[in-house]
Amino acid sequence: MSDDTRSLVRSTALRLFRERGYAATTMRAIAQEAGVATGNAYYHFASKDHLVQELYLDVNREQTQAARTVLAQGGDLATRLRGVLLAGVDAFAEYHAFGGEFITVAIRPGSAASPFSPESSESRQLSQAIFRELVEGASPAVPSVLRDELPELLWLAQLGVTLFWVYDGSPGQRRTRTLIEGIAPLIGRLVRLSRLPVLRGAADDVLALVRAVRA
Amino acid sequence: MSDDTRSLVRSTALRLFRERGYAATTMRAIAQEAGVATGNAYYHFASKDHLVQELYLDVNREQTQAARTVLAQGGDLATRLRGVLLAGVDAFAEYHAFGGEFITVAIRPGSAASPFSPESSESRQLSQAIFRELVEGASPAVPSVLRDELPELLWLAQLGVTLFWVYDGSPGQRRTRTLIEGIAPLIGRLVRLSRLPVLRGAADDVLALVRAVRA
DNA sequence: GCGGCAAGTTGAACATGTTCAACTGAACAT
DNA sequence: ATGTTCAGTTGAACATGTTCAACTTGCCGC
Repeated sequence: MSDDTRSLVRSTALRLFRERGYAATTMRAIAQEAGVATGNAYYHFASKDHLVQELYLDVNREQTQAARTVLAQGGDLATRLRGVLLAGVDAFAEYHAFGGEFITVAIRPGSAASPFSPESSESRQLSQAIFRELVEGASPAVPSVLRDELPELLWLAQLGVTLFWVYDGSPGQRRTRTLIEGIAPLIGRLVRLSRLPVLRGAADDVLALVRAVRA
Repeated sequence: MSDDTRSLVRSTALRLFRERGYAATTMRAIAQEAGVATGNAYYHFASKDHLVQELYLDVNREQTQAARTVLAQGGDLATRLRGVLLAGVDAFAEYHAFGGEFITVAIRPGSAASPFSPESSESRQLSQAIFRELVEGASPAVPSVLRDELPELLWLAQLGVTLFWVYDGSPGQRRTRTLIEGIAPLIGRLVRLSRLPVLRGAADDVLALVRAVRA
């Protein structure tokens, strides 16, 4: 049955990715372990990248679930941001050994696994919704001028943290965790300060820049 | 002669990269155009990545030269940063069509072409020296607390801008230029404000974080 | 049942990065 | 002259992502 084959190929690929990484998992191996012909895998998934994209989707769902738990507890912006970012690092942890391989696939513009690709739209929606919830549910409330743009900026910040994580060779990715512990309160502080007259201009500049660049 | 062969392969590869991009330039094509056997290219360059690394070195030298001209004119931090970043975008411009392919090579940890790789150390030194000069020669002078860490942060910011550039599909990469025009004065402003008591704490946090994360 | 169509499946074929055992020839020692 | 060595060079061989023409299967209309 087609659906069975598809999901069999999918789960086999994900298992092998976990066990051997990206490069060492050949399409032939995936097909063989799944008991189908090589070409059959390509009938269900347009490329190896598309299988990686499936893996991202899995990780993403895991992070989303953990993040919801964190957000349910309330808290201020910094606390919530810290929790969500740590949930992300935790969800990715088991792939860290091959993080570099996977990031290579994700970063290529036009790749199905790129966080900006149409194929990743489900992942992206899921993830951006979390950051919107993060901002909107924060107390004390985020200044209203920032409320529209901040979620997307934080989502981008997470991509940055993930990039850092890929290069983080420290045991248990301690440096990435240090980065998160530092950057979450820092962002919280800057958001709070953005109300002050001295910083009001800078904050407006940031927002204007974001809008100009997006257009 | 060995040196001749090496430089012939090198220049042939760079020309083909410019003309056809990364993926469409096969090692066989490089060897054939250079009039040598495929294996011979591998005798002189350990991998295709190493040839890309040569290309980066070229672009880097070009940017460095343009940046020196900019820096020779003095100016404040924002002006100098703007000039250096624009010089970088200009140097890379002719490769934009294939930027995504090349970034893929550069981003892979362990790749020779990664900006953090030992092989790229010459490029990196060159580039970081520019940012040091940028900061040190700025007038009004950069607050002394920041003077040590800022150059490396700006170098990283340039990597970020380059990453943005790769994804920038606007004609002439206008959006990247908009980003630079906006972010340079913004950074200048924040650096100036970092002296104020309100922001002093945040600035210290940033520096402490940078140091903690590096260790 | 039967014809036929579309979905699903197969495995060989192709292009490409990379490796490697074999060969070449120049420089040098005897 | 002859032998030796070794950097430089060769091209076939290998592994892998991807494609494709052919084959099989399940199903629908009759």
